[in-house]
Amino acid sequence: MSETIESKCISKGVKLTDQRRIIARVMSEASDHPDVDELYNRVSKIDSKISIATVYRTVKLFEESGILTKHEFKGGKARYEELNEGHHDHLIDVRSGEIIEFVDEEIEKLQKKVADKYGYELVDHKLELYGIKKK
Amino acid sequence: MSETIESKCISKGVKLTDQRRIIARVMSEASDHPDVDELYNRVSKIDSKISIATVYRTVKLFEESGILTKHEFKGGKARYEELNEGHHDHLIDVRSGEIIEFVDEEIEKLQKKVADKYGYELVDHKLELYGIKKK
DNA sequence: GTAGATGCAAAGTATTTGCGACAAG
DNA sequence: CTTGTCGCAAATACTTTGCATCTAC
Repeated sequence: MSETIESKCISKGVKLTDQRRIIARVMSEASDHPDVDELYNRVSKIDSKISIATVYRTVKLFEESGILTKHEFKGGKARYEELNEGHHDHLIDVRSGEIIEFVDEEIEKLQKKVADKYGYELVDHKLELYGIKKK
Repeated sequence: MSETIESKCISKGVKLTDQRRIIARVMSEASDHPDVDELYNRVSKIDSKISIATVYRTVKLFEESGILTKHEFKGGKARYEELNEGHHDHLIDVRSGEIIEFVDEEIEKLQKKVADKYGYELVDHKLELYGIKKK
């Protein structure tokens, strides 16, 4: 088990409030990639007085602090996921919406090579595959 | 020179109106990746009576007809680009916003391989690299 | 004690839509 | 002709923000 979101907040100097603790916990427990609405729903079940504005503010803060990462998959709302050491990309089932996480070192290496070829240093990247399940 | 947007409309059964012809022309001439606002500005210079609703409706129609393709780069508005045979991905300069198009067959192949590994047939994909220029 | 966080409602963006008038095939 | 398109303004969806109050440190 790696660092908890709470300990990350402390090490990054992010003030911990009850609301943030709850949001952190819900995100830690999420195995999917909830959007703000869905996160707000889950959080509301624990503390119904948390406002959606706080959820928006918190995911943004957590993102800037490198605690969460934001995805903007095709045509949908922004979705969030806890950021851990191991980077991965996403394969999205266009029929069911299911999201599979994968890692491919080879692709990562090639991306760096491409950036390098144009004289750039890679600071970020986004790779999303959209597919349909084969029978 | 490949097929014009106009001829694509005809072959795809998309009704051609003055407005659509103008939008098609502006997109054909664009070497960048304009968002709807910018496209609306350019189009307005040719016919100031075209409404932004028509621009929205048209880019959506063209996208569904496979004439334009939509990009949702990090944190920005949707941007559009003419869709031609040769697929390419994008390298975005995070400082200047400049967009470089590139093709990497190797990466394309690996993407198919990844999808295949999980039992999926690739129908679409998105690869964006974000970098800063090296000195 | 004080800077920063929260809840609320109002304000922003980006995009879509209902409707009557109009134009393409 | 008839179906689909256009312009307009209103509506929607998502996200941000001003402000007064409250809370973590």
